[in-house]
Amino acid sequence: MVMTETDRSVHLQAWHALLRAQAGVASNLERELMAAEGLPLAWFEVLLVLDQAPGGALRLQRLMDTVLMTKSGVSRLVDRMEAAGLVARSGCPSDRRGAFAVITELGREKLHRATPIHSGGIDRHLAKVLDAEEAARLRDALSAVADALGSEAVFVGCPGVDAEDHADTDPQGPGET
Amino acid sequence: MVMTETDRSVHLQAWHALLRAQAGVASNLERELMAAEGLPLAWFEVLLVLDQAPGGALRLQRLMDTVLMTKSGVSRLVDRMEAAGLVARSGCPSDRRGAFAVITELGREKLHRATPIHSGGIDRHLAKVLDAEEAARLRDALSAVADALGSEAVFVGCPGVDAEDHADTDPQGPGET
DNA sequence: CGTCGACGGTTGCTGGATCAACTATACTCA
DNA sequence: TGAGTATAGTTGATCCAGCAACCGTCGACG
Repeated sequence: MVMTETDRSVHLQAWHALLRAQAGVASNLERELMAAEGLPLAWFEVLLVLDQAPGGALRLQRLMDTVLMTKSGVSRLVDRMEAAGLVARSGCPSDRRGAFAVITELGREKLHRATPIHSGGIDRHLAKVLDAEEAARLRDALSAVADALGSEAVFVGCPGVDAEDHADTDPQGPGET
Repeated sequence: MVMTETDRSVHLQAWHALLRAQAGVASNLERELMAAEGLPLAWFEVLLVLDQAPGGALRLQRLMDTVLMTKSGVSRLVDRMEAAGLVARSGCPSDRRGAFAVITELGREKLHRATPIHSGGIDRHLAKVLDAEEAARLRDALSAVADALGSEAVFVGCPGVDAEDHADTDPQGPGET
């Protein structure tokens, strides 16, 4: 595949469009969620994946990937959410180094109240502009980019994150002693 | 246009892919630029647009849009880059409130050394995965999303940014007194 | 000409994310 | 079993961006 001058600028333009779209949508989403529920976008994402996870629990390690933060970032994020009562920490019996974040009932309520806001935002910012087919192409292109990244370079600052199956045992009940 | 359940999840998937791709590419680019030239990605972007601007100068106001930061963020960013000698501040004669950021010779050198790193990153992370046509479609879709945003909501926290032509006079030479 | 609202930038403060160093546990291999 | 290494998570220090309040300037209007 030959690489012309125009090609390069197209990719550069795509990159800058990517930055603009991400920043714009994220800040709008954040603002909407904050205004409606006092919920930062990152918190919403955490609640979302925890809610879908079996038992509403996920290892912090796993959260790292989905929230796209370093482990210290995730640790403190869970701190704050725990202080807010939306999640709880729970030790992992099979690996005593590990910790689960478990969504609480309050967390689920918050998530359910916030979901329509979030979906509405996605609708307004994406679905209004791209039909299903375009969105699918967008998703595929971006996933290809994101996936290609992992294979040849590190992700968000954490070397070699590609383990796929952690057969952790269930977290022990959120009961704190 | 009817909106099915699948449609929504496609858009949601697209959004998450967008987040992953942005975070991944940005952090790789940042790491590469840092390793090679000790240059943060944001600095590179600033140098890039300043270099292209007539006279190598741009109002901070303008910089706001291109680096996607608030005015205080830009102000301090320029502070740091000024301290590093890569840009200089210069008053605007036609509007004495305003300030130009002007790229210095050192800034241009830095930019020219860093450009191949950046281009290489774009090549490796985008061009390797998407051909020119796909990249163009990606750019168009993302631009559409980003542009639609501005029309109905605020951008990065700054209400009503849509002025298009600022016919500012040239900055007075970087001479400080 | 004087006042008033809007605008461009700067600055104190705060929140939040990263890095690096550390602890504790798990795994590997002799 | 014991040593050495890798992994999960926490913590202290630092950096950086946003918010809000502020200052100086501009422009409009009486």
